[in-house]
Amino acid sequence: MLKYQTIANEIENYIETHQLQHGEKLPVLDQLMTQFNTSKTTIIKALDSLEKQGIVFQVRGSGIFVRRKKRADYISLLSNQGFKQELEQFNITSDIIEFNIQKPTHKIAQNLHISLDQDIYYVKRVRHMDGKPFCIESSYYNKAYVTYLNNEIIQNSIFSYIQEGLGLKIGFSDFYMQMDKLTAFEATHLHLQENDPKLIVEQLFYLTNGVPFNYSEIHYHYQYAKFYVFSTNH
Amino acid sequence: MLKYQTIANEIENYIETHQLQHGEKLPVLDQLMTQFNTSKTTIIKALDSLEKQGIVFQVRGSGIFVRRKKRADYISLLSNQGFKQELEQFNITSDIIEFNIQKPTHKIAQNLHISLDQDIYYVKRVRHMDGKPFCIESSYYNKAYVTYLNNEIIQNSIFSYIQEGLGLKIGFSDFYMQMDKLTAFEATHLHLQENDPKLIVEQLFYLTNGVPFNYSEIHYHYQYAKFYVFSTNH
DNA sequence: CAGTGGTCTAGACCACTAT
DNA sequence: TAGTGGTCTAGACCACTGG
Repeated sequence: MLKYQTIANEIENYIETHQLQHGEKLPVLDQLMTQFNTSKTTIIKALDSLEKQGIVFQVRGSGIFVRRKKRADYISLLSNQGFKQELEQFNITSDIIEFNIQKPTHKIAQNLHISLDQDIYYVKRVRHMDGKPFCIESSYYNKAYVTYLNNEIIQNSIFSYIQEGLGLKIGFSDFYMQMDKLTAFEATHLHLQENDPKLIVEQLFYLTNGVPFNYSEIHYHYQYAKFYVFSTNH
Repeated sequence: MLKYQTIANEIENYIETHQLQHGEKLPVLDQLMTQFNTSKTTIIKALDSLEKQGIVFQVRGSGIFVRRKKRADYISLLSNQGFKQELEQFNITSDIIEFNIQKPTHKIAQNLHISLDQDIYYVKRVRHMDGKPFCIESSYYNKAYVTYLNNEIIQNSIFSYIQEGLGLKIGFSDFYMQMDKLTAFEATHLHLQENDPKLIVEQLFYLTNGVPFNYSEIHYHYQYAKFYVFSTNH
Protein backbone atom coordinates (compact mmCIF):
# COMPACT_ATOMS: atom_id res chain seq x y z
CA MET A 1 0.00 0.00 0.00
CA LEU A 2 1.22 3.45 -0.90
CA LYS A 3 2.35 5.83 1.78
CA TYR A 4 -0.17 8.56 1.00
CA GLN A 5 -3.02 6.03 1.00
CA THR A 6 -1.91 4.63 4.34
CA ILE A 7 -1.83 8.13 5.77
CA ALA A 8 -5.24 8.94 4.30
CA ASN A 9 -6.67 5.81 5.86
CA GLU A 10 -5.14 6.56 9.23
CA ILE A 11 -6.53 10.08 9.24
CA GLU A 12 -9.94 8.78 8.21
CA ASN A 13 -9.86 6.20 11.00
CA TYR A 14 -8.78 8.86 13.46
CA ILE A 15 -11.77 11.02 12.53
CA GLU A 16 -14.06 8.03 12.79
CA THR A 17 -12.84 6.60 16.09
CA HIS A 18 -12.67 10.01 17.76
CA GLN A 19 -16.08 10.90 16.38
CA LEU A 20 -14.84 14.30 15.23
CA GLN A 21 -17.67 16.62 14.29
CA HIS A 22 -18.14 18.63 11.10
CA GLY A 23 -15.91 21.68 11.17
CA GLU A 24 -13.44 20.41 13.75
CA LYS A 25 -9.83 21.25 13.02
CA LEU A 26 -7.19 18.65 12.32
CA PRO A 27 -3.50 19.09 13.22
CA VAL A 28 -1.56 21.50 11.00
CA LEU A 29 0.59 20.29 8.11
CA ASP A 30 3.88 20.61 9.96
CA GLN A 31 2.60 18.42 12.73
CA LEU A 32 1.22 15.82 10.33
CA MET A 33 4.58 15.79 8.52
CA THR A 34 6.51 14.95 11.67
CA GLN A 35 3.80 12.63 12.99
CA PHE A 36 3.84 10.54 9.80
CA ASN A 37 7.54 11.17 9.19
CA THR A 38 7.04 12.24 5.59
CA SER A 39 7.24 15.19 3.24
CA LYS A 40 4.71 17.96 2.76
CA THR A 41 3.79 16.75 -0.72
CA THR A 42 2.79 13.34 0.57
CA ILE A 43 0.59 14.75 3.33
CA ILE A 44 -1.09 17.08 0.85
CA LYS A 45 -1.69 14.17 -1.48
CA ALA A 46 -3.31 12.19 1.32
CA LEU A 47 -5.47 15.18 2.23
CA ASP A 48 -6.45 15.76 -1.41
CA SER A 49 -7.62 12.20 -1.56
CA LEU A 50 -9.71 12.65 1.59
CA GLU A 51 -11.05 15.94 0.24
CA LYS A 52 -12.18 14.22 -2.92
CA GLN A 53 -14.04 11.65 -0.84
CA GLY A 54 -15.77 14.43 1.07
CA ILE A 55 -14.10 13.60 4.37
CA VAL A 56 -12.15 16.82 4.98
CA PHE A 57 -11.80 20.28 3.47
CA GLN A 58 -8.72 22.43 3.43
CA VAL A 59 -8.73 26.20 3.84
CA ARG A 60 -5.60 27.96 2.77
CA GLY A 61 -4.19 30.12 5.52
CA SER A 62 -6.46 28.59 8.07
CA GLY A 63 -6.39 24.85 8.49
CA ILE A 64 -7.73 21.43 7.67
CA PHE A 65 -11.26 20.64 8.82
CA VAL A 66 -13.53 17.63 9.13
CA ARG A 67 -16.40 17.37 6.67
CA ARG A 68 -19.08 14.92 7.67
CA LYS A 69 -22.55 16.00 6.76
CA LYS A 70 -23.79 12.82 5.15
CA ARG A 71 -27.42 11.90 5.64
CA ALA A 72 -27.58 8.43 7.06
CA ASP A 73 -30.27 7.05 4.77
CA TYR A 74 -28.66 8.16 1.51
CA ILE A 75 -26.05 6.08 -0.25
CA SER A 76 -23.20 7.27 -2.42
CA LEU A 77 -24.15 7.32 -6.07
CA LEU A 78 -20.63 6.55 -7.19
CA SER A 79 -19.58 4.00 -4.56
CA ASN A 80 -22.54 2.08 -5.76
CA GLN A 81 -20.51 -0.66 -7.35
CA GLY A 82 -16.88 -1.42 -7.77
CA PHE A 83 -15.33 1.27 -5.70
CA LYS A 84 -15.18 1.37 -1.93
CA GLN A 85 -18.04 -0.82 -0.81
CA GLU A 86 -19.83 1.24 1.77
CA LEU A 87 -22.84 -0.86 0.96
CA GLU A 88 -21.58 -3.42 3.43
CA GLN A 89 -23.54 -1.64 6.11
CA PHE A 90 -26.69 -2.80 4.35
CA ASN A 91 -27.88 -6.34 3.88
CA ILE A 92 -27.93 -6.81 0.10
CA THR A 93 -29.57 -9.84 -1.47
CA SER A 94 -30.30 -10.65 -5.09
CA ASP A 95 -33.01 -12.55 -6.94
CA ILE A 96 -31.67 -13.83 -10.25
CA ILE A 97 -34.14 -13.29 -13.08
CA GLU A 98 -31.89 -14.27 -15.96
CA PHE A 99 -28.32 -15.47 -16.35
CA ASN A 100 -26.73 -16.66 -19.58
CA ILE A 101 -24.12 -16.13 -22.27
CA GLN A 102 -25.37 -14.36 -25.36
CA LYS A 103 -24.47 -12.07 -28.23
CA PRO A 104 -24.77 -8.32 -27.71
CA THR A 105 -27.42 -6.08 -29.16
CA HIS A 106 -26.25 -3.17 -31.25
CA LYS A 107 -26.50 -0.78 -28.31
CA ILE A 108 -24.51 -3.03 -25.98
CA ALA A 109 -21.87 -3.77 -28.58
CA GLN A 110 -21.40 -0.08 -29.06
CA ASN A 111 -21.10 0.64 -25.34
CA LEU A 112 -18.70 -2.25 -24.73
CA HIS A 113 -16.82 -1.46 -27.90
CA ILE A 114 -17.05 -5.01 -29.24
CA SER A 115 -18.41 -6.64 -32.39
CA LEU A 116 -21.79 -8.34 -32.60
CA ASP A 117 -20.39 -11.88 -32.58
CA GLN A 118 -18.44 -11.65 -29.33
CA ASP A 119 -19.79 -13.38 -26.23
CA ILE A 120 -21.15 -11.52 -23.23
CA TYR A 121 -22.42 -12.61 -19.86
CA TYR A 122 -25.92 -11.35 -19.24
CA VAL A 123 -27.13 -11.04 -15.63
CA LYS A 124 -30.51 -9.69 -14.66
CA ARG A 125 -31.18 -9.36 -10.95
CA VAL A 126 -33.61 -7.77 -8.56
CA ARG A 127 -31.54 -6.39 -5.72
CA HIS A 128 -32.91 -6.00 -2.23
CA MET A 129 -31.59 -3.77 0.51
CA ASP A 130 -32.56 -4.87 3.99
CA GLY A 131 -35.35 -6.87 2.41
CA LYS A 132 -36.80 -4.02 0.35
CA PRO A 133 -36.74 -4.31 -3.45
CA PHE A 134 -34.22 -1.66 -4.34
CA CYS A 135 -33.56 -1.96 -8.06
CA ILE A 136 -33.68 -4.12 -11.17
CA GLU A 137 -30.26 -4.46 -12.74
CA SER A 138 -29.49 -5.69 -16.25
CA SER A 139 -25.77 -6.14 -16.59
CA TYR A 140 -23.57 -7.13 -19.54
CA TYR A 141 -19.97 -8.30 -19.17
CA ASN A 142 -17.47 -8.66 -21.96
CA LYS A 143 -16.60 -12.35 -21.71
CA ALA A 144 -13.14 -11.77 -23.15
CA TYR A 145 -12.26 -10.09 -19.84
CA VAL A 146 -14.80 -11.42 -17.37
CA THR A 147 -14.00 -14.98 -18.35
CA TYR A 148 -16.12 -16.80 -15.81
CA LEU A 149 -19.26 -16.28 -13.72
CA ASN A 150 -21.54 -18.74 -11.95
CA ASN A 151 -24.72 -18.69 -9.90
CA GLU A 152 -22.96 -18.37 -6.60
CA ILE A 153 -20.90 -15.39 -7.71
CA ILE A 154 -23.81 -13.45 -9.17
CA GLN A 155 -25.80 -14.13 -6.01
CA ASN A 156 -23.26 -11.93 -4.22
CA SER A 157 -20.93 -9.16 -5.32
CA ILE A 158 -19.85 -9.62 -8.93
CA PHE A 159 -17.44 -6.73 -8.65
CA SER A 160 -15.64 -8.21 -5.66
CA TYR A 161 -15.14 -11.40 -7.65
CA ILE A 162 -13.93 -9.54 -10.72
CA GLN A 163 -11.29 -7.73 -8.69
CA GLU A 164 -10.25 -10.37 -6.21
CA GLY A 165 -11.03 -13.57 -8.12
CA LEU A 166 -10.07 -12.53 -11.64
CA GLY A 167 -7.51 -9.90 -10.68
CA LEU A 168 -8.95 -7.24 -12.97
CA LYS A 169 -8.26 -3.62 -12.06
CA ILE A 170 -11.11 -1.16 -12.41
CA GLY A 171 -10.03 2.24 -13.58
CA PHE A 172 -12.98 4.57 -14.11
CA SER A 173 -16.64 4.70 -15.00
CA ASP A 174 -19.37 6.73 -16.71
CA PHE A 175 -22.83 7.21 -15.24
CA TYR A 176 -25.84 8.36 -17.25
CA MET A 177 -29.08 9.13 -15.46
CA GLN A 178 -32.64 9.77 -16.52
CA MET A 179 -36.17 9.07 -15.34
CA ASP A 180 -39.17 7.25 -16.70
CA LYS A 181 -42.27 5.36 -15.64
CA LEU A 182 -42.26 1.72 -14.59
CA THR A 183 -43.50 -0.98 -16.91
CA ALA A 184 -45.99 -3.51 -15.52
CA PHE A 185 -43.24 -6.13 -15.37
CA GLU A 186 -40.88 -3.91 -13.40
CA ALA A 187 -43.68 -2.76 -11.11
CA THR A 188 -44.42 -6.29 -9.92
CA HIS A 189 -40.77 -6.93 -9.15
CA LEU A 190 -40.43 -3.69 -7.21
CA HIS A 191 -43.81 -4.00 -5.49
CA LEU A 192 -45.06 -0.80 -7.06
CA GLN A 193 -47.69 0.24 -9.59
CA GLU A 194 -47.28 0.51 -13.34
CA ASN A 195 -46.34 4.09 -14.33
CA ASP A 196 -44.84 4.87 -10.95
CA PRO A 197 -41.56 6.81 -11.23
CA LYS A 198 -38.21 5.13 -11.73
CA LEU A 199 -34.65 6.31 -12.00
CA ILE A 200 -32.64 4.76 -14.81
CA VAL A 201 -28.89 4.71 -14.34
CA GLU A 202 -26.67 3.42 -17.12
CA GLN A 203 -23.18 2.57 -15.98
CA LEU A 204 -20.11 1.86 -18.04
CA PHE A 205 -17.08 0.47 -16.23
CA TYR A 206 -13.57 0.53 -17.65
CA LEU A 207 -10.41 -1.31 -16.67
CA THR A 208 -7.36 0.78 -15.83
CA ASN A 209 -6.17 0.36 -19.41
CA GLY A 210 -9.33 2.01 -20.74
CA VAL A 211 -11.17 -1.09 -21.96
CA PRO A 212 -14.90 -1.07 -21.12
CA PHE A 213 -15.76 -4.45 -19.61
CA ASN A 214 -19.22 -3.91 -18.15
CA TYR A 215 -22.37 -2.09 -19.15
CA SER A 216 -25.36 -2.01 -16.79
CA GLU A 217 -28.80 -0.53 -16.86
CA ILE A 218 -30.33 -0.14 -13.43
CA HIS A 219 -33.92 0.79 -12.66
CA TYR A 220 -34.38 2.10 -9.14
CA HIS A 221 -37.34 2.01 -6.77
CA TYR A 222 -38.49 5.62 -6.43
CA GLN A 223 -39.04 5.44 -2.69
CA TYR A 224 -36.00 3.49 -1.55
CA ALA A 225 -33.29 4.88 -3.83
CA LYS A 226 -31.69 7.96 -2.29
CA PHE A 227 -28.25 9.06 -3.35
CA TYR A 228 -25.67 11.63 -2.41
CA VAL A 229 -22.70 12.97 -4.33
CA PHE A 230 -19.99 15.28 -3.07
CA SER A 231 -18.26 17.77 -5.26
CA THR A 232 -15.17 19.90 -4.83
CA ASN A 233 -14.32 23.00 -6.77
CA HIS A 234 -10.88 22.09 -8.09
CA MET B 1 -3.66 31.59 -13.00
CA LEU B 2 -1.65 28.68 -11.71
CA LYS B 3 0.81 26.91 -13.92
CA TYR B 4 -0.81 23.47 -13.69
CA GLN B 5 -4.22 24.95 -14.49
CA THR B 6 -2.85 26.75 -17.50
CA ILE B 7 -1.30 23.54 -18.74
CA ALA B 8 -4.51 21.61 -18.11
CA ASN B 9 -6.45 24.19 -20.10
CA GLU B 10 -3.98 24.10 -22.96
CA ILE B 11 -4.11 20.32 -23.18
CA GLU B 12 -7.89 20.41 -23.06
CA ASN B 13 -7.98 22.99 -25.85
CA TYR B 14 -5.53 20.93 -27.85
CA ILE B 15 -7.78 17.89 -27.60
CA GLU B 16 -10.79 19.97 -28.52
CA THR B 17 -9.33 21.85 -31.48
CA HIS B 18 -7.65 18.77 -32.92
CA GLN B 19 -10.83 16.76 -32.37
CA LEU B 20 -8.87 13.90 -30.82
CA GLN B 21 -10.95 10.76 -30.50
CA HIS B 22 -11.51 8.58 -27.46
CA GLY B 23 -8.44 6.41 -26.85
CA GLU B 24 -5.98 8.52 -28.83
CA LYS B 25 -2.59 8.85 -27.18
CA LEU B 26 -1.17 12.14 -25.98
CA PRO B 27 2.57 12.96 -25.92
CA VAL B 28 4.57 11.21 -23.19
CA LEU B 29 5.42 12.92 -19.91
CA ASP B 30 9.00 13.76 -20.88
CA GLN B 31 7.78 15.54 -23.97
CA LEU B 32 5.10 17.45 -22.08
CA MET B 33 7.71 18.49 -19.51
CA THR B 34 9.98 20.02 -22.12
CA GLN B 35 7.09 21.40 -24.15
CA PHE B 36 5.66 23.27 -21.15
CA ASN B 37 9.09 23.82 -19.61
CA THR B 38 8.11 22.50 -16.23
CA SER B 39 8.66 19.68 -13.78
CA LYS B 40 7.13 16.22 -13.82
CA THR B 41 5.04 16.92 -10.72
CA THR B 42 3.34 19.88 -12.35
CA ILE B 43 2.46 17.95 -15.50
CA ILE B 44 1.07 15.10 -13.41
CA LYS B 45 -0.99 17.58 -11.43
CA ALA B 46 -2.41 19.04 -14.62
CA LEU B 47 -3.21 15.56 -15.91
CA ASP B 48 -4.80 14.54 -12.60
CA SER B 49 -7.07 17.53 -12.90
CA LEU B 50 -8.05 16.55 -16.44
CA GLU B 51 -8.55 12.97 -15.33
CA LYS B 52 -10.91 14.10 -12.60
CA GLN B 53 -12.93 16.01 -15.19
CA GLY B 54 -13.15 12.90 -17.34
CA ILE B 55 -11.07 14.35 -20.18
CA VAL B 56 -8.10 11.97 -20.15
CA PHE B 57 -7.03 8.76 -18.47
CA GLN B 58 -3.52 7.71 -17.58
CA VAL B 59 -2.21 4.17 -17.83
CA ARG B 60 0.97 3.45 -15.97
CA GLY B 61 3.61 1.95 -18.18
CA SER B 62 1.69 2.81 -21.29
CA GLY B 63 0.64 6.39 -21.81
CA ILE B 64 -1.92 9.17 -21.50
CA PHE B 65 -5.12 8.81 -23.50
CA VAL B 66 -8.08 10.93 -24.47
CA ARG B 67 -11.40 10.16 -22.80
CA ARG B 68 -14.40 11.64 -24.51
CA LYS B 69 -17.45 9.47 -24.42
CA LYS B 70 -20.02 12.05 -23.32
CA ARG B 71 -23.51 11.76 -24.71
CA ALA B 72 -24.44 15.05 -26.27
CA ASP B 73 -27.90 15.38 -24.77
CA TYR B 74 -26.87 14.72 -21.18
CA ILE B 75 -25.59 17.46 -18.90
CA SER B 76 -23.13 17.15 -16.07
CA LEU B 77 -24.89 16.64 -12.76
CA LEU B 78 -22.19 18.48 -10.86
CA SER B 79 -21.42 21.31 -13.23
CA ASN B 80 -25.05 22.14 -12.88
CA GLN B 81 -24.48 25.31 -10.95
CA GLY B 82 -21.53 27.18 -9.66
CA PHE B 83 -18.72 25.26 -11.18
CA LYS B 84 -17.62 25.31 -14.79
CA GLN B 85 -20.68 26.53 -16.66
CA GLU B 86 -21.00 24.12 -19.53
CA LEU B 87 -24.63 25.11 -19.59
CA GLU B 88 -23.71 28.05 -21.78
CA GLN B 89 -24.25 25.83 -24.78
CA PHE B 90 -27.94 25.84 -23.89
CA ASN B 91 -30.29 28.77 -23.85
CA ILE B 92 -31.40 29.04 -20.25
CA THR B 93 -34.28 31.31 -19.24
CA SER B 94 -36.09 31.69 -15.95
CA ASP B 95 -39.64 32.54 -14.88
CA ILE B 96 -39.65 34.04 -11.41
CA ILE B 97 -42.42 32.62 -9.25
CA GLU B 98 -41.38 34.15 -5.94
CA PHE B 99 -38.60 36.42 -4.74
CA ASN B 100 -38.32 37.93 -1.28
CA ILE B 101 -36.41 38.16 1.99
CA GLN B 102 -37.74 35.95 4.75
CA LYS B 103 -36.87 33.94 7.84
CA PRO B 104 -35.80 30.32 7.40
CA THR B 105 -37.86 27.29 8.27
CA HIS B 106 -36.36 24.84 10.68
CA LYS B 107 -35.09 22.62 7.87
CA ILE B 108 -33.43 25.48 6.01
CA ALA B 109 -31.90 26.95 9.14
CA GLN B 110 -30.38 23.58 9.87
CA ASN B 111 -28.97 23.15 6.38
CA LEU B 112 -27.56 26.69 6.24
CA HIS B 113 -26.36 26.40 9.83
CA ILE B 114 -28.04 29.64 10.93
CA SER B 115 -30.59 30.60 13.56
CA LEU B 116 -34.29 31.09 12.86
CA ASP B 117 -34.14 34.91 13.06
CA GLN B 118 -31.49 35.46 10.40
CA ASP B 119 -32.53 36.79 6.99
CA ILE B 120 -32.42 34.72 3.85
CA TYR B 121 -33.14 35.49 0.20
CA TYR B 122 -35.76 33.18 -1.20
CA VAL B 123 -35.89 32.65 -4.97
CA LYS B 124 -38.31 30.32 -6.68
CA ARG B 125 -37.92 29.93 -10.42
CA VAL B 126 -39.03 27.74 -13.29
CA ARG B 127 -36.00 27.23 -15.46
CA HIS B 128 -36.27 26.56 -19.17
CA MET B 129 -33.67 24.98 -21.40
CA ASP B 130 -34.05 25.86 -25.07
CA GLY B 131 -37.64 26.79 -24.30
CA LYS B 132 -38.57 23.56 -22.54
CA PRO B 133 -39.53 23.66 -18.85
CA PHE B 134 -36.59 21.95 -17.25
CA CYS B 135 -36.98 22.28 -13.50
CA ILE B 136 -38.55 24.18 -10.61
CA GLU B 137 -35.92 25.53 -8.27
CA SER B 138 -36.46 26.81 -4.73
CA SER B 139 -33.30 28.43 -3.51
CA TYR B 140 -32.33 29.95 -0.16
CA TYR B 141 -29.32 32.23 0.31
CA ASN B 142 -27.83 33.26 3.62
CA LYS B 143 -28.17 37.06 3.42
CA ALA B 144 -25.17 37.55 5.69
CA TYR B 145 -23.02 36.39 2.75
CA VAL B 146 -25.17 36.93 -0.31
CA THR B 147 -25.84 40.50 0.69
CA TYR B 148 -27.75 41.63 -2.36
CA LEU B 149 -29.93 40.24 -5.12
CA ASN B 150 -32.39 41.86 -7.48
CA ASN B 151 -34.78 40.89 -10.25
CA GLU B 152 -32.26 41.29 -13.01
CA ILE B 153 -29.68 39.11 -11.29
CA ILE B 154 -32.07 36.27 -10.51
CA GLN B 155 -33.34 36.39 -14.08
CA ASN B 156 -29.88 35.22 -15.10
CA SER B 157 -27.12 33.30 -13.37
CA ILE B 158 -27.17 33.95 -9.63
CA PHE B 159 -23.95 32.00 -9.19
CA SER B 160 -22.05 34.09 -11.71
CA TYR B 161 -23.11 37.20 -9.81
CA ILE B 162 -22.13 35.70 -6.46
CA GLN B 163 -18.66 34.91 -7.70
CA GLU B 164 -17.95 37.86 -9.95
CA GLY B 165 -20.15 40.55 -8.42
CA LEU B 166 -19.80 39.73 -4.75
CA GLY B 167 -16.37 38.10 -4.95
CA LEU B 168 -17.38 35.03 -2.98
CA LYS B 169 -15.38 31.89 -3.53
CA ILE B 170 -17.26 28.62 -3.78
CA GLY B 171 -15.46 25.68 -2.24
CA PHE B 172 -17.53 22.53 -2.37
CA SER B 173 -21.06 21.20 -2.38
CA ASP B 174 -23.29 18.31 -1.32
CA PHE B 175 -25.97 16.80 -3.56
CA TYR B 176 -28.83 14.66 -2.30
CA MET B 177 -31.09 12.94 -4.78
CA GLN B 178 -34.39 11.15 -4.61
CA MET B 179 -37.56 10.73 -6.62
CA ASP B 180 -41.22 11.41 -6.11
CA LYS B 181 -44.41 12.25 -7.98
CA LEU B 182 -45.32 15.73 -9.16
CA THR B 183 -47.90 17.80 -7.31
CA ALA B 184 -50.66 19.42 -9.36
CA PHE B 185 -48.97 22.82 -8.95
CA GLU B 186 -45.62 21.56 -10.21
CA ALA B 187 -47.22 19.66 -13.05
CA THR B 188 -48.78 22.79 -14.54
CA HIS B 189 -45.46 24.62 -14.40
CA LEU B 190 -43.61 21.75 -16.06
CA HIS B 191 -46.40 21.03 -18.59
CA LEU B 192 -46.89 17.52 -17.22
CA GLN B 193 -49.56 15.60 -15.36
CA GLU B 194 -50.01 15.30 -11.64
CA ASN B 195 -48.22 12.19 -10.28
CA ASP B 196 -45.77 12.07 -13.17
CA PRO B 197 -42.21 11.29 -12.02
CA LYS B 198 -39.82 13.94 -10.80
CA LEU B 199 -36.25 13.95 -9.61
CA ILE B 200 -35.61 15.96 -6.47
CA VAL B 201 -32.08 17.24 -6.02
CA GLU B 202 -31.14 19.06 -2.84
CA GLN B 203 -27.95 21.05 -3.13
CA LEU B 204 -25.89 22.63 -0.41
CA PHE B 205 -23.12 24.99 -1.48
CA TYR B 206 -20.25 26.01 0.76
CA LEU B 207 -17.71 28.80 0.50
CA THR B 208 -14.03 27.85 0.51
CA ASN B 209 -13.94 28.45 4.27
CA GLY B 210 -16.63 25.84 4.83
CA VAL B 211 -19.61 28.13 5.44
CA PRO B 212 -22.82 26.95 3.74
CA PHE B 213 -24.33 29.93 1.93
CA ASN B 214 -26.97 28.35 -0.32
CA TYR B 215 -29.50 25.59 -0.04
CA SER B 216 -31.63 24.65 -3.05
CA GLU B 217 -34.31 22.14 -3.77
CA ILE B 218 -34.75 21.41 -7.45
CA HIS B 219 -37.54 19.39 -9.03
CA TYR B 220 -36.68 18.15 -12.50
CA HIS B 221 -38.85 17.37 -15.51
CA TYR B 222 -38.65 13.62 -15.99
CA GLN B 223 -38.29 13.76 -19.76
CA TYR B 224 -35.86 16.62 -20.19
CA ALA B 225 -33.48 16.11 -17.27
CA LYS B 226 -30.65 13.76 -18.24
CA PHE B 227 -27.40 13.79 -16.33
CA TYR B 228 -23.99 12.24 -16.51
CA VAL B 229 -21.29 11.85 -13.87
CA PHE B 230 -17.76 10.60 -14.34
CA SER B 231 -15.90 8.72 -11.69
CA THR B 232 -12.28 7.70 -11.26
CA ASN B 233 -10.97 4.98 -9.05
CA HIS B 234 -8.43 6.87 -6.93
C1' DC C 1 2.45 40.01 10.19
C1' DA C 2 2.50 35.37 12.01
C1' DG C 3 0.61 31.08 10.89
C1' DT C 4 -0.97 27.92 7.59
C1' DG C 5 -1.97 25.70 3.27
C1' DG C 6 -0.50 25.37 -1.89
C1' DT C 7 2.61 25.35 -5.81
C1' DC C 8 6.70 24.22 -7.97
C1' DT C 9 11.29 22.21 -8.77
C1' DA C 10 15.00 18.53 -9.72
C1' DG C 11 15.95 14.32 -9.11
C1' DA C 12 15.94 9.52 -7.08
C1' DC C 13 13.57 5.52 -7.23
C1' DC C 14 9.44 2.46 -7.94
C1' DA C 15 5.69 -0.10 -10.69
C1' DC C 16 3.56 -1.31 -14.58
C1' DT C 17 3.10 -2.34 -19.93
C1' DA C 18 4.44 -3.98 -24.05
C1' DT C 19 7.55 -6.38 -26.77
C1' DT D 1 14.24 -4.94 -20.73
C1' DA D 2 13.19 -0.42 -22.60
C1' DG D 3 9.71 2.89 -22.15
C1' DT D 4 6.36 5.20 -19.50
C1' DG D 5 3.64 6.77 -15.66
C1' DG D 6 3.60 7.33 -10.28
C1' DT D 7 5.48 8.19 -5.72
C1' DC D 8 8.32 10.48 -2.67
C1' DT D 9 11.70 13.82 -0.87
C1' DA D 10 13.68 18.45 0.81
C1' DG D 11 13.32 22.78 0.31
C1' DA D 12 12.26 27.39 -1.85
C1' DC D 13 8.77 30.39 -2.46
C1' DC D 14 3.83 31.93 -2.95
C1' DA D 15 -1.07 33.05 -1.34
C1' DC D 16 -4.44 33.33 1.82
C1' DT D 17 -6.68 33.91 6.77
C1' DG D 18 -7.35 36.06 10.81
C1' DG D 19 -6.12 38.48 14.76
